[in-house]
Amino acid sequence: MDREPNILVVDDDREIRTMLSEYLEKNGLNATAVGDADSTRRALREADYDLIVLDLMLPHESGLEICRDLRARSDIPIIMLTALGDEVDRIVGLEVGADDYMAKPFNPRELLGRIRAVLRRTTRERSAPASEAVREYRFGDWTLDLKARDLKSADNETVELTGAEFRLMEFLLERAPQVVTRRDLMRELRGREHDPFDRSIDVQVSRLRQKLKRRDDDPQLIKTVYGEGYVVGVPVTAG
Amino acid sequence: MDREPNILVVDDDREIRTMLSEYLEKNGLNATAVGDADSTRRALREADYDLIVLDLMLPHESGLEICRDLRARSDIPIIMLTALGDEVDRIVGLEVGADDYMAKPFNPRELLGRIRAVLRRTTRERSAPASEAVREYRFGDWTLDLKARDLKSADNETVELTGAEFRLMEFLLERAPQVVTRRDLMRELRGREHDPFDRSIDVQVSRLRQKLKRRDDDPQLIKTVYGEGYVVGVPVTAG
DNA sequence: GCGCCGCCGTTACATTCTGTTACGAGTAGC
DNA sequence: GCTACTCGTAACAGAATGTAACGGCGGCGC
Repeated sequence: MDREPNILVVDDDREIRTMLSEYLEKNGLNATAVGDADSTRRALREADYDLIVLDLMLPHESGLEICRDLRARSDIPIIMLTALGDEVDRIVGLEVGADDYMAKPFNPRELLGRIRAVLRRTTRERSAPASEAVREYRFGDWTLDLKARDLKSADNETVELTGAEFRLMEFLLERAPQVVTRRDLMRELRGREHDPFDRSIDVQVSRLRQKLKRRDDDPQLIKTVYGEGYVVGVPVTAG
Repeated sequence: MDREPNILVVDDDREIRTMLSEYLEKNGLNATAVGDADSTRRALREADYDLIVLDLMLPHESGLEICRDLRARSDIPIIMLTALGDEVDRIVGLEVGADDYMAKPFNPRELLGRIRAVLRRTTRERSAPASEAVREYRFGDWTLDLKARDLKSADNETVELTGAEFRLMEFLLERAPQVVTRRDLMRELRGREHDPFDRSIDVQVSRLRQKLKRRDDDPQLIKTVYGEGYVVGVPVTAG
């Protein structure tokens, strides 16, 4: 891609789409913003876009519809914006063919990072086809399979994860090697503020650790940082 | 960032902004406080700031406006102060481009932590392209593994460190071969000023020394400089 | 509708971490 | 030696964390 990538932002909240497109423009992307399904179709007819940022919740027609529609006739990359911690939406979003998703509320800088990541990935794939992108994280003896939403060990065993465990694991890997606070985990996974008496995160980590432990003498892959949060203690590679 | 970071505090409540800027100053940051949108713009024209702490509720013009405005032409990190548990504000704040937010009433120490976290994140992104990041420090028979947050000895034994021990060890190695004062340690590790009766640093050093001691006749790797502070007494290599 | 089952938040208790205190030893200046 | 500091570290206590156990809830088969 030699020119600046064209991004189409679809969100019914005016405030958000203005902010977003301005932010993207400022960071070297061409952004166009629209607010409903009809304008989206029109925009797509009138110009070529390299990527679409699509809110799942639109006034008349669901973003899901648009996404399915698009997928049926093009392979333009899509990043889906999903409501606060809405598990179902996320899964459906990915199944319908989104390349990535972000939970609202999101940090624009992070969205920018993901846009760039998706663009890198897709442009590489086009020039060197055939390699179907299997998104995953490798760490220690494990691979987190983002499509199957489970863990595979080096000796090819599979450990099933529940929804909450998967999201926790994914978030920790995404942020590695940074320490993730309970506050951040709470916001991302539960969409509410952390309360010091709320122990649900700790319990979830404990459960995940048990699934990650293959032998008794395994070092903890998820380390505790007293007073701060948790961190993955081994190198992580995204693939 | 070699100098002390400049922070702009925007809040219409005189009490709060005075308290806050004094608190930040006391903790090694340069703080300027203003109370409305106009003064904010003026301040931004007159000096360069590394971060803005911005109250969402301002008398004439909403903090949201300022935030949007700012985002449109710079990527100065912003931490938004939102009213008590106002769910909507909190979400909108992040969507408009704040890097983080705090609910009022807040604990100044926590805000300080957030400020440091955001500064670390943003300055690292700008300066070091992550790949250059230090992965470990080697000194004497030891290697401090920054990902695993533990110590590995030459004969491949691992010594687990607690969070506080790890941060102390890391900071001493980072500064080696310079002597690190208690004042610096206090600011970096505890985010507050040193008080001569506070012995917590000494105790922490003592605990770390015990973990570093493999045989009884080991020389002390962390040396005490009477009346000044501590220093790592062997060559350190970053890798 | 009914009962079973798995997920997950809550609770309770055990364990670990860390700042504080106390006391003794070390150091410098006289 | 005396005094006023500074420093080392054991012991204590409060806070944070680990985790087993319980139970509500929703999905599913009947």
